[in-house]
Amino acid sequence: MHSPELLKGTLQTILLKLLKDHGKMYGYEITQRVKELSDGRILLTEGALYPSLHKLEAEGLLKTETVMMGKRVRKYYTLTPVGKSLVKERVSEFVDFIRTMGNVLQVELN
Amino acid sequence: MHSPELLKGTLQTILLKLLKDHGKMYGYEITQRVKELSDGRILLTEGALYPSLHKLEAEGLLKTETVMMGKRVRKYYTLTPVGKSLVKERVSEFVDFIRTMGNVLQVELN
DNA sequence: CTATATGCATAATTCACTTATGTATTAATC
DNA sequence: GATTAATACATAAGTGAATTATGCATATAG
Repeated sequence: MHSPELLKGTLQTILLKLLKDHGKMYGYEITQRVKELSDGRILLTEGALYPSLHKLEAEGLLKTETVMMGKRVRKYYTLTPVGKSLVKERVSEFVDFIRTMGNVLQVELN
Repeated sequence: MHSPELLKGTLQTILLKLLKDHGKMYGYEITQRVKELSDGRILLTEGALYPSLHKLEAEGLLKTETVMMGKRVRKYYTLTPVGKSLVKERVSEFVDFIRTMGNVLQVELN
């Protein structure tokens, strides 16, 4: 498990990129996918995930669609056009940051 | 300038690694060195730097030596043996995190 | 029948940071 | 020679994204 400190500020980027790659996802699915992709190293908590999704929605980057699965509610999130246009920017911002950190820490990152 | 959100949690690692590579530094010198290494992209604020240095000192990772330069105070920080032994760990923790993020975001980082 | 997994949500708290402020010396500029 | 910028330290107030804790509800496995 990664030191949660490092994760700060990366959650939105993760959510946006995941939705870009996958198209349409619901909250619980996101936690599972991130767990898979990170090999169990990043475990999103609901307390972080849901408020973050709500915020992205309020900012107009995501839109939702609620579906009843039997008696259980499932809320799908999709990128809006605005959201879609921001994903690349956010990801490359992250990559740039990582390169900078590589220089400061004098380490190779591959 | 990088989104400061991403920087969260990386400050201690930066400080420790810098002191490992350079041996002995004072606060202002650290801000300048980080600015240089990051090509102006990471600008440490005093409000973040000094409390962080104090904390590392309180935890026994750094020790200090105050020197008078003429009439001006200069406080040098050096790694303690405990600090020295933690640097590698912290750096590789960061590198691991970056690799994980690369997988989650599906991007190449070099 | 009881624990685990699925599924959403929010309130209280924490803590690393930003912003703002304070003090003081030295060098540069006008 | 006066003002600005750079050097050098420090701390207090405020912010905001996270953690932790809690709540509700259905479905599945042992």
